Amino acid sequence: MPNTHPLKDQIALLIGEALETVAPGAPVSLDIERPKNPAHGDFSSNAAMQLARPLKKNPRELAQRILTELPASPLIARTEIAGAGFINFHLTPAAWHGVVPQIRAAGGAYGRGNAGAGHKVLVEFVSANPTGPLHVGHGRQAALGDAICNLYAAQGWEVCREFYYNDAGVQIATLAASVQARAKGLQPGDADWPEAAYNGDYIADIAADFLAGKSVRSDDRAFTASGDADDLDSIRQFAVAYLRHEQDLDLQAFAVRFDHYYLESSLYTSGRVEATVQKLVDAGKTYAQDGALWLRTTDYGDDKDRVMKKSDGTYTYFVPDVAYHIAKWERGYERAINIQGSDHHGTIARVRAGLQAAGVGIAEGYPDYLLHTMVRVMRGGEEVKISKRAGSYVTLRDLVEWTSKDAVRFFLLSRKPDTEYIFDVDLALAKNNDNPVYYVQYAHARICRVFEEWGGLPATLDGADLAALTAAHELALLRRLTEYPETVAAAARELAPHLLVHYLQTLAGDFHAWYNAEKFLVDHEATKRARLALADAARIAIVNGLALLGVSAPEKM
RNA sequence: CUGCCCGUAGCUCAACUGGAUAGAGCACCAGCCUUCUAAGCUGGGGGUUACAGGUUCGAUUCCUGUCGGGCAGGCCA
Repeated sequence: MPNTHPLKDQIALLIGEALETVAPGAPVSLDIERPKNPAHGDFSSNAAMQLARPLKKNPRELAQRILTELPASPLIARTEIAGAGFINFHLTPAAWHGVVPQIRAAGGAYGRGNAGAGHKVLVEFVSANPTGPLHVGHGRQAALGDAICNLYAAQGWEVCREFYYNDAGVQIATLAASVQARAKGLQPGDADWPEAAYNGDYIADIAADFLAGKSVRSDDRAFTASGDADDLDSIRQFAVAYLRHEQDLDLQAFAVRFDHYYLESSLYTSGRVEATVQKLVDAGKTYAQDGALWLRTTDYGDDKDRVMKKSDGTYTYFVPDVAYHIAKWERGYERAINIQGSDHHGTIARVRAGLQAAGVGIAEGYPDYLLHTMVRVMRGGEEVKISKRAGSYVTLRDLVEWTSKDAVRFFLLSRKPDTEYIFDVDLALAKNNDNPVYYVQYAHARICRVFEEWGGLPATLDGADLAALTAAHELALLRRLTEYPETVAAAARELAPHLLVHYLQTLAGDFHAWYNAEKFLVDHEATKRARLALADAARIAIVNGLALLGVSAPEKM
């Protein structure tokens, strides 16, 4: 099943048939639109306007000819030509009623499609080095990454959630030195405290556990401390495992799981970094200058050429990055999506240039990047800047504990990734309609409550006569429900979960307005059953949509 | 100085990737508040889509320039 509008497609088919007579072979994109103005009907087509130029005919005249050739359909109540040559379609109530059984039959599959069947996508996100707790920016990435994975899976893609990190670089050396200093009884501010060090309280916790000889286990590694404060290698390994475990707890609180962890260091030990450099050299895209090896990234649109191999013999950070993405490609991921903070946008041109220069057949524009801006946290009207845990920033776990997983996810997904977001803790805790998560979840809980009050089995509503659904609120809700599948498809295609968030808010708004206007459990049996069937369809769309966002749908609130 | 992103109601944000009269929510104003779940409900005012050009039947959307904001510009990641 294509993941598209249940009724639009049928209208498009009718127009397509008419066009075979009116303008055979003419190139027309049959995108059917939903007019904003209800007076313009349920759907409209601009096919006549598109054809006006190539056929050199008056668009309104063409529209008339299309209408003459349009096959009869029980869906259509009437048609009209309007404006410059729009063809407007007014559908019968029965056409709209037909979507209710469709949605109820599809159930959890409503909004899913198979456009991505047989394709593999790798989504890399969070990818925090194990040097401290995850901050709210990581939270935005985790929410975005997980939602995008859900959206792709809903389109039939085989999805891999990957976390990439480095356990051997300069930052990790700093971490080990910081823990060692704490293990030797030093504190930030002491004369011997290392200049470049992590000062958060959590460093002291790691040192204490290290000295106690404890064991730690994370999703991807395990280690037992030697307890010897002079054993820097043991400290390093223990600290990495400890912080990876801490991050696992942060992610668990946020209900995010990864399928795979990938180590930057493995790119060196496997020889992939060397092999990548060799490919670039062989391709003639490098040159030596000032004792360093440079890559001609300017051949691929970068501002200036970049150093690959420093004069001290080590590689700059983007070389393993290129090697990593060649590995992604070779692992069969035809699509790779990287979710990163917008402060990393400089790496995009470099990595893509390296991949093209390597000449291994990777598509131009690989990988995709989704960049997001910073998140600030407001509480009690003031910006929160300090967390006890991290020392200098608010952590993801703080935010989840202050509010809830559902609120944090929903809020962080509610805006376009490239706009700065201010998280309002008080709003997230509010139990009223000002709080968007509450508003959407409450719509679901209300439906569940109505069914509980009714006491019947939803399955007995199958085949219900829906002719009683004539109120404006009911038709508006029906219309909204049909938009769900294409909203999901658009959110996936455009890496834009906020489209789904906005949709759910609007859908909940339509439902609440209806609920406030009409009583469902009325004495008239046919009306009651029709309303319950529609409410059940709304429930399905809300549950499915929230699930894609990683937000729960409580039955009681 | 250069590159990327952004600029829409007083505020926070949408706008089906080029469609018809640019939409919601806060806030503001006016009524209502006996209900399957209650922390409210219904309606209303509010706009030169930063600015100036261009492309065409048609532009918030695409192109050019200007102004303003964010982020980058290291043999750091």
